[in-house]
Amino acid sequence: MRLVIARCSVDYVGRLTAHLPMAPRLILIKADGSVSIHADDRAFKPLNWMNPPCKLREETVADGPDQWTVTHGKSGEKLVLTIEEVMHDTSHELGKDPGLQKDGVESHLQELLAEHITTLGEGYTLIRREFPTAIGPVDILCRDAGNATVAVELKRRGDIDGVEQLTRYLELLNRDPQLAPVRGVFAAQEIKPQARVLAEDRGISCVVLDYDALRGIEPDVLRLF
Amino acid sequence: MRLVIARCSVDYVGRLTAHLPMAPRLILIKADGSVSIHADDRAFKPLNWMNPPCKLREETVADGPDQWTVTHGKSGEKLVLTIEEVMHDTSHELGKDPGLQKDGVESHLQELLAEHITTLGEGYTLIRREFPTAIGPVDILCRDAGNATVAVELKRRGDIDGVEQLTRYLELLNRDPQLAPVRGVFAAQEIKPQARVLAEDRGISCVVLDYDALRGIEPDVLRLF
DNA sequence: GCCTATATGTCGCAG
DNA sequence: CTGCGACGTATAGGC
Repeated sequence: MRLVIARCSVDYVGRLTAHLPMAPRLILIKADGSVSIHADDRAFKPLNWMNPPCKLREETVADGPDQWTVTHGKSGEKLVLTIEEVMHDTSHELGKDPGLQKDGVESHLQELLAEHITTLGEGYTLIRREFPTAIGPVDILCRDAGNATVAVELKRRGDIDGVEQLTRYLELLNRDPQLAPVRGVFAAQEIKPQARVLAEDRGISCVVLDYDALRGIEPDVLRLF
Repeated sequence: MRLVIARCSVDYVGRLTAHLPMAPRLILIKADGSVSIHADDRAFKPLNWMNPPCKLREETVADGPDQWTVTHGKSGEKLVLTIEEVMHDTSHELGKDPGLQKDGVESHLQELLAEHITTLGEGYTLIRREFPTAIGPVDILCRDAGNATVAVELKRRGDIDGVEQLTRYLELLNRDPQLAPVRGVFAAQEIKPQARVLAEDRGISCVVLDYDALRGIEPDVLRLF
């Protein structure tokens, strides 16, 4: 990893055209050849960048500022840095990173809801999780107290996309005479107003899930018995 | 901006739980207090990060590795770095960045098209940009030569999502007797074949926009008059 | 301040 | 290789 602090201007031509005026910035050159340019704010997003695989060519211009050109192999995207003054330039050997270990939430939420399906209403029974269809698996398929089929789409954040997804499933499932009529439930820890409007307009009910409460059920049950 | 190369392990607790085993990495501490941790690959995404506004507290433990804790004000998210060995630690004054100048983004396209609405056909007149509905704003609402309402969905890259979006708007707008019947136009610099098929199947016309030509109209007009 | 759409989103996975 | 969904999405622009 090479860290360069330099006064530079940057021109990107690719999916769009962008320009950074001359200013001091951090230029990050990684072992895989990727380059990113950071300002002194915002943790996540670089001002400019080039994803691997790409190649950096440094050109020393006799009578002017150096020019660094980063070219992306496949897409032809290009990043041109004009380096006016280098304030810092160090390289460091880091080695391969062991990688991030995540503790998922989404799948856990599905487990919990499947386990406590009556959260959706009294008398609900689980058919199965990840019920397979031609256009992808339905998160949860179950039956309500009246034995009608219910398809559940589960999200951490309930957005319009999720309603669309559930709508597609419902359309497909309702063609199956074994299952029809199938009702839809849109369940999420948080449901956006727009998504709620769309869902209800389509006769899909919305359920806001309390993750901590759901998780809390289990210990309670264990404690009681 | 402070650049630290260090052997560290990281624990994030917040929207999920994540752990990074001990390894050498770059720790980037920016002027706004934000922190990001980078491995030696992938330009764009840090392994771990904390967005501003957040606060970094450095603790020296008497008989063990230092511990840095980054806390996010609002959400209570937390990032804990255990620093085993610091290989590099420098700070640099960068100042406020003049910022990125972009060209060719949707908002600009929208401006241009609204300004030259007859690009869609002779006799077209603009009703308004960002026409509000319950499920979100329609990019452009206008009337054609025959005074029929036309809803335009604008994208840089025309994908299936955009067609779905426009379809939702059309369904809603067509319920309004003041506006109905409303026709749909899907306009983009580039339209994916699948999106075109879907759009045309739904009676939505597709228009490929030439950004340079659109942009070129104005100077040309100015030149002519 | 909250809310929503956009993004050079990126990333990973299945078909 | 492409399409699709998830992401600790982040971030900018409105209200």
